[in-house]
Amino acid sequence: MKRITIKDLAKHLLLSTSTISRALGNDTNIHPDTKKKVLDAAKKLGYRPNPTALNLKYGQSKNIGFVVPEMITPFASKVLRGVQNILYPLGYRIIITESDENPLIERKNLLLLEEFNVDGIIINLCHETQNQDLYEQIMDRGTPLVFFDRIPAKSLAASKVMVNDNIKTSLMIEHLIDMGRTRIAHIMGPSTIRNSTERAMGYQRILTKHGIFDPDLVIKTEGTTFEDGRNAARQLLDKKLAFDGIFAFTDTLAIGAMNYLHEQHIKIPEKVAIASFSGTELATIVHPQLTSVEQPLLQMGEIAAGLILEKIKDSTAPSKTIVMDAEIIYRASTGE
Amino acid sequence: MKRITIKDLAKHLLLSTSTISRALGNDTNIHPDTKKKVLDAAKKLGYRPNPTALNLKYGQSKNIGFVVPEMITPFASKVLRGVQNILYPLGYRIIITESDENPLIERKNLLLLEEFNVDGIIINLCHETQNQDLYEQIMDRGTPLVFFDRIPAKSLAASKVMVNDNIKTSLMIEHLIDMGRTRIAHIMGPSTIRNSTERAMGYQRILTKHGIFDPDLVIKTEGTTFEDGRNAARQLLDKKLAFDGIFAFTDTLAIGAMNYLHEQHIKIPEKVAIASFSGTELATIVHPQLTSVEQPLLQMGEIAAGLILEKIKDSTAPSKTIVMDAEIIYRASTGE
DNA sequence: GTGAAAGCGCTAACAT
DNA sequence: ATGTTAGCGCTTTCAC
Repeated sequence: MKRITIKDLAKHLLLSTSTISRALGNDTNIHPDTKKKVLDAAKKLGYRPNPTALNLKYGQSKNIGFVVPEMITPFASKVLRGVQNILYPLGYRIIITESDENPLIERKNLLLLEEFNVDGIIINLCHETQNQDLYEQIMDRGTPLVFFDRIPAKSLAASKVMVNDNIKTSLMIEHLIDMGRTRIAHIMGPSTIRNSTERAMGYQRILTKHGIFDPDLVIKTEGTTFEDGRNAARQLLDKKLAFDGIFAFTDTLAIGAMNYLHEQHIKIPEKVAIASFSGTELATIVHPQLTSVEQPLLQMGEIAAGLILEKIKDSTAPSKTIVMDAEIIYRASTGE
Repeated sequence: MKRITIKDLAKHLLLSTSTISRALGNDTNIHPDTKKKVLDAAKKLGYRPNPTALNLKYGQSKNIGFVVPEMITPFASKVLRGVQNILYPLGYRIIITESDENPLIERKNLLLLEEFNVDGIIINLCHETQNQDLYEQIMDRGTPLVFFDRIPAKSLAASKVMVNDNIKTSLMIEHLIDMGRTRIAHIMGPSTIRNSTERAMGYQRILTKHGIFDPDLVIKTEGTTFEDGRNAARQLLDKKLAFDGIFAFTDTLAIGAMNYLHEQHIKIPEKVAIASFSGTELATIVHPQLTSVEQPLLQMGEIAAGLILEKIKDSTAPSKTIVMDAEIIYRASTGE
């Protein structure tokens, strides 16, 4: 089952390998008849080019690393699709690693990807500050990085794609207030994630503006799992404070909280309205469906891919920060 | 930012490339001092081996293809993790493609992977019969295939990993009967998926055994989305037949159905108990949590990876079919 | 219009 | 213990 190479074709047609190469490519210095003959033989013998040879020749691996905190929720999967849409047709492979929200694993993954000789890395980081040094090192060593969604605190010479967390949150909180909610709690994510603090700021700003901000209604979680959301809801109830709305950092946290409220027979949205940040089907597979800020994840992936390509093509290309728009989708969890 | 090669080290240390190569590897024909010198220089200059060169040399791409119907639910992600656990440490890359439950896209993906020159393909197919010819062709051309979960109807010379759908379903149905349910409906998946018919057979067998099988309670879906599950529940209710239990082909269908029942204010599990097949967190993020057959997805991935390695190492290795055990986890959706 | 040969980074005979 | 060289598949000068 030996692979047919350009050499085999050359031998078969009594031509040189360079002629074969020219025939297979778009070289003009080739007789049409020869070209046809080569193409026919190639098809007949089942020739397929060996990408590895080219990679070696051109010093590129055609591998792109994709580093995310997790792939259990569809968040990263959707971004990945966008990335694939752009990169697969160009012959790139994508190597995926999950950090499990653990900066140490993220570190290991990043190093692994360097080992794999990737041409670039697209990353959604898991902890704001922990691996800054490594990000810089990797870029110094010549591998471009592109951040999406969660971007690093320190402004690095890397391109970034995200949404405006602060503003989108503000709009969402305004919506909750419009729906008549006055005691809106916040399930805030870990402050080691920039988005978490951004969203918390948007939340606080609007409530303060309306004179109804109550710091006691903010519960900070340790992580971003369903369990964390559930725990946050429990803590909230344990405080015995009245509240009629919850804005959660992510849909995962929102759903965890929602389930705890269900168990306590607290009606959603009648007693408590819930809203969050999302962009995945998670918001629509629960009951009631979740009102949320829908991030354009697919496009985010496509843009991230574009940005990494720019850097690969020209390592001196200027870094860009792209802020995408996100739509607020009103669903049953915040009432009619 | 030129990469340091073995040649650079050779020049730097006034040694030959072969000595460098030996020092870097486990060759015994090398003086300890030389070895140390080389290793030190390698570290200092930041040498990193170029995997592409080896791939070319050994005629392997070190790429494994991973083909799944979708990555929106965590099903494939969990299997993928298992695959990665085994394959990443060995220096393999994994290229993921999603077929969107569309055999035509699956076809395109498979061809793309061949283009990428993968050493093997791990696949969860999306339609039983549609691409049989291509599976065979690919194997004929020398690329081993390993199937997991959904395996092809026609027995191909490929290894396979799965659970015993029929038997596990039987046990689940027995459980529903134990819980006092006598009118158990089945949301059956498309009959183009082997598992779907297997599970349906298990379902029918037990109900028939107990003399309570009613074909009117079987709703066949077109696909396997949440929406399909919702539609199935609607159809079931529209029939105006009494039923007190539902066994769904997958957790996705079960959740879709569950949400529709919620909307109709039908209490779960009081009025209707629900159970399904799963292995993902999906079963635990809904309320009430879903009783389900939990497939050992991570291990399934690890085994699939092992099987593909066997075939890569020795293309004449015998094909294996591994049937894994699965546990039934009792949760709130079928009552206490 | 076609052929010969070098070279991408590395390893493995084959010398010495 | 170390050096020399061929070769993996392909493109690309450089000849002719």
